Amino acid sequence: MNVEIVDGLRKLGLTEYEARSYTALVGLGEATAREVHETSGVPRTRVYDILKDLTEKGFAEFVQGSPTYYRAIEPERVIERLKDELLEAADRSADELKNLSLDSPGSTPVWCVRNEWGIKNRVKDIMKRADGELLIFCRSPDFLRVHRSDLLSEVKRECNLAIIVDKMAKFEEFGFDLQEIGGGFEEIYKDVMVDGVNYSLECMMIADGKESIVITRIGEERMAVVVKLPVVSALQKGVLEHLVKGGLSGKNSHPRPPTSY
Amino acid sequence: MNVEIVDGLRKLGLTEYEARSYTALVGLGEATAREVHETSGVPRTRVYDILKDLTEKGFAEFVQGSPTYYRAIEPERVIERLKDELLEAADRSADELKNLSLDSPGSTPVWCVRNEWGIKNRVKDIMKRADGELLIFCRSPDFLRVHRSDLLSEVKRECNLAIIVDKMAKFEEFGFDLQEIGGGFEEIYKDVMVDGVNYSLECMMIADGKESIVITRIGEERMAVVVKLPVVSALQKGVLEHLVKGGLSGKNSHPRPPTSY
DNA sequence: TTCATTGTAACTCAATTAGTTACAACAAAC
DNA sequence: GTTTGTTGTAACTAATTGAGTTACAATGAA
Repeated sequence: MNVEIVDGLRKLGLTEYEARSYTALVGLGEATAREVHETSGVPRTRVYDILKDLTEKGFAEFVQGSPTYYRAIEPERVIERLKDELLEAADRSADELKNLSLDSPGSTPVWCVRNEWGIKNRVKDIMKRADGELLIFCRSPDFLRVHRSDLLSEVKRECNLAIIVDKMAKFEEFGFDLQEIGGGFEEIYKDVMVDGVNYSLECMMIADGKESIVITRIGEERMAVVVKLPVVSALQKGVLEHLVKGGLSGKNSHPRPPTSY
Repeated sequence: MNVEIVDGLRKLGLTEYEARSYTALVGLGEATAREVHETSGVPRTRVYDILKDLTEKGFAEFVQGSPTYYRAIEPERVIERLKDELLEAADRSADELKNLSLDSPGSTPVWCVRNEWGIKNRVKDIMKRADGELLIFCRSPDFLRVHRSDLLSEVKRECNLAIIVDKMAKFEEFGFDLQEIGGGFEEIYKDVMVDGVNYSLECMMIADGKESIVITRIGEERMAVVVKLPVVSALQKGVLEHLVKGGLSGKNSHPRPPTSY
């Protein structure tokens, strides 16, 4: 029994038995309950219910008899219909939610995002919004790899893009114009272990000195902290620029690490 | 709490608590767990789990604190993503099912369809497939009303269309060229009660004398019987034509009623 | 009459989600 | 310092749904 199909159909709202019976029917052409049971693995005594409800839902047709025969409605049609129904529900919900939502910007200037998709979106966002200058400090080649195309497509032409990395060697493969951070500052951005969990700064982006995103790896998870507070972002920017230029004239007047939140 | 939205989101795969919390978040802008609880009706002690899993699924972001604040990711984005995921699943399943399905015509020439959508499809089908002649005997103005546009769009230009009705009076509103059936034949097509269930012939269509569909109302349900057996359909056609022309020259040599199956 | 097959009905079991209870940590109010 | 209320966690119960089973009547062929 094809797991892919069954999973797909379940996402579209069928139960496992329904999905398996329907798939079996499609493969069999015309079939009795018994045959559906044999090829789908659905318990024979349940196939009857399931086939009945497939016909009631418009997924199959039948001829009464002994045994009764069943046949699947063409999958293209069935799936087209399911798609339409779902899309309609989606659009209606989207509309109503849009009405509901107040587009007031909200007062809290810092937010955490824990989901991969959400992080990707935020990264794109900040790239898109950068007007004059986008500063990137990156320690993860993977990160650059993933967002390489975004960097090329989302960042405005006139926007000045500076990418700073911790070790040039790790980033050889990239065609971007990179700068290496000054030495002796690993203290500030290096990995830390707290309670057996590893905190690792992956990337930090600052747009126009007023909006920034910091992406850290916490254990196995990734998290992004988005800050839209000019003061903080400008500070982060200042620090970063210092570091690149080669230091804060010695001393141990270390600034707060940019990852603090 | 907006039921529409919640239902829509559930169709897209959220649980009720998730849907309600997310909707509340969208409406609130920035909110604490407590506020979400108050506007969504989700038990306060559960809101914490739910909000956590909303952030993990990429539906919300948060700022740690006491209290922690949450905020919804823009609904357009979220729903767009859900839509994409569903469409992908749908397309993949459709593809694989298409591969699976054997396009052998199958040997059974008669099938029953019990679902409204399925019936509509079959009706369209037969209209589309009629080449030279489409005979329709209709007792239900509703039926004609529903399929009026299909009749105009699906039936081929060169196809000869004949619509026969039981009582002309019921069908006055239609612009079609109708014929009334000869009198004295109600016996053949009239409603029947069996075991307290009403069987009522709604419509019968015969395409090119070799394919036919009979739509009956059984109690509250509707059912279509599709026959692709030339003998039967030709017979049905013969009967129908007789009836229209004004009778079988008396006698009680009644043919089998066309609804027999 | 026997036997296997078809079909119905009613079950049990497991998983998920809805809804509840208890309580620790903390902070503000008295 | 004690009280009170809020925040947050954990673990529970209850309801629902869908998966899987059992028993058995009806049919039909051997």
